[in-house]
Amino acid sequence: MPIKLSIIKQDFTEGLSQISRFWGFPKGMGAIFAVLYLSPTPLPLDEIVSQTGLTKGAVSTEVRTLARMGLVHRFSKLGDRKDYYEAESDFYKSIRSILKERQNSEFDRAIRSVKETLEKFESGSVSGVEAEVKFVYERVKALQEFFNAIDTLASAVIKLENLGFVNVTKILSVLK
Amino acid sequence: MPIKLSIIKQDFTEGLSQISRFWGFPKGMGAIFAVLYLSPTPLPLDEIVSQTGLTKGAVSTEVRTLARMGLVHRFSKLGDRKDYYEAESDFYKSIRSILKERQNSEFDRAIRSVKETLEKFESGSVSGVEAEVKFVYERVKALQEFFNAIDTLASAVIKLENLGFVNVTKILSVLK
DNA sequence: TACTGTGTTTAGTAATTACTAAACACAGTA
DNA sequence: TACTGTGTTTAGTAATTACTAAACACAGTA
Repeated sequence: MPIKLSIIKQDFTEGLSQISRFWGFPKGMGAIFAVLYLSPTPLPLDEIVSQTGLTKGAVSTEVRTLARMGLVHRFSKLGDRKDYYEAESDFYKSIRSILKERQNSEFDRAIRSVKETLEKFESGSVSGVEAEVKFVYERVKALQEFFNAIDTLASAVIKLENLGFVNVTKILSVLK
Repeated sequence: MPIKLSIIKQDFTEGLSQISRFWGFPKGMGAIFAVLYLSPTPLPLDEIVSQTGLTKGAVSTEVRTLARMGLVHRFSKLGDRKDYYEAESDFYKSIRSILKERQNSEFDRAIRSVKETLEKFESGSVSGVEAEVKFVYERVKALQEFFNAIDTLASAVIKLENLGFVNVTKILSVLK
C-alpha cells in the first residue's frame, strides 16, 4: 500500500514545525518554510494560508520574518498583483544571514555587556576585597574568551557556504 | 569613583539572564548559573535563593535542570544536611553534555522523522505525480544532508574540549 | 515520638508569546 | 469615484511558560 505524497508533505511540515519550536521560533514559521520548501513553484500568500491553516495576518508577518532571515525570498510577477514566496534552498547561505541578523540582537548586546564589564576590571576601577575581585575578573574573562572562540567558530561555519560537506570532514581530521 | 564588585556581579547576572532567555531557557536559569559561576565557593540552595530573588521551588527545579545539562554540579558535605552547588567552568565540557542531553530530545525525534520520510521514498513506496515525487524527494534529501553536516560539525565542536582556542584558529586556516 | 531544617512537588497565577478576526491601506480597474 | 483584490496592522484571545506560595516528604535530632 503506497503512501500518498500529500501525507509525506504533511509529516514533513509537522516535523519542521517541531524543529522550529525547538529553536525558539514559532511553530507556524517552520510550517510556512516547509510548505515553500516542498513546493516546486513559488507560492502566493493565500496559497500558504490554505496549506498551513494559519490566517493571512499570521502568514503575512511570519513570512516577512523569514525573508529578513534570508530563509525565503519574496518577489512579484509583472502584471500580477500577488507577491510570491520561494524557500532558500542553500542552507549555508541561510545560516549566514541568520547569524548576521542575530548580530544586532539582544544576544549580542548581552555579550557586549560582558566585554564592558571586563574593561571596567582592566581599567582598575573596581573596588572590593582583592582576592574576590581577582576571582570574579578571571571568571568573567574566561567566559569572554569562550564567547570569542564560539564567534570565531561561527565565522568558520558561514564560510562553509559553497564549500559543502567535504570540508566539514577536513575540520574533523584537523581535530583528531 | 570606583565601581563596587557587587554592582558588577549584578550586571553580569542580568547579562547572563538575557543570554539564557535568548537561547530559549528561562531567564532564572541564567541568573542561577551566573551567581554560582561568580562564587569562589559552592553555594547552598538558600544562598542561591537570596542572591537571585527566586523562590526555593523555582531554584530547586532549575538547578536540577542545570545539573542534568552538566552546567552545575551538586554535592553534599559530610555532617551537613545542605546540598551545595558549583558552576562547571569548563564550557566545552558543558557544551558536550548539553549536546548529549539534546540527543534524546524532541529535536532529535524530529530529525529522525525526516530520515524516516527519506527511507519511504527510497523504498519506492510513495505514490503521486512522478516529477513532483522526485522534486520533494530531492528537497527532503538535501535537508537531511544538511542536518548530517551540522551534526558532524557539532561533534567537532565537542572535541574542542581540552584543545582550546588555538585549534579554532587552525580550523579557520583550513577554510581559507 | 514530635520537632527542625532541608529539598521537592503541586496547584494556581502572572507574564509572555503565538495567533485570530477584523479593520485598514493602498494600488489597480471599471 | 466606487469597487476589488491584495498585503498589513491592530486589538484582543488562546496557549504556553515561568514562576510563586504553600503543602509535603523525609532525614536527623532532641
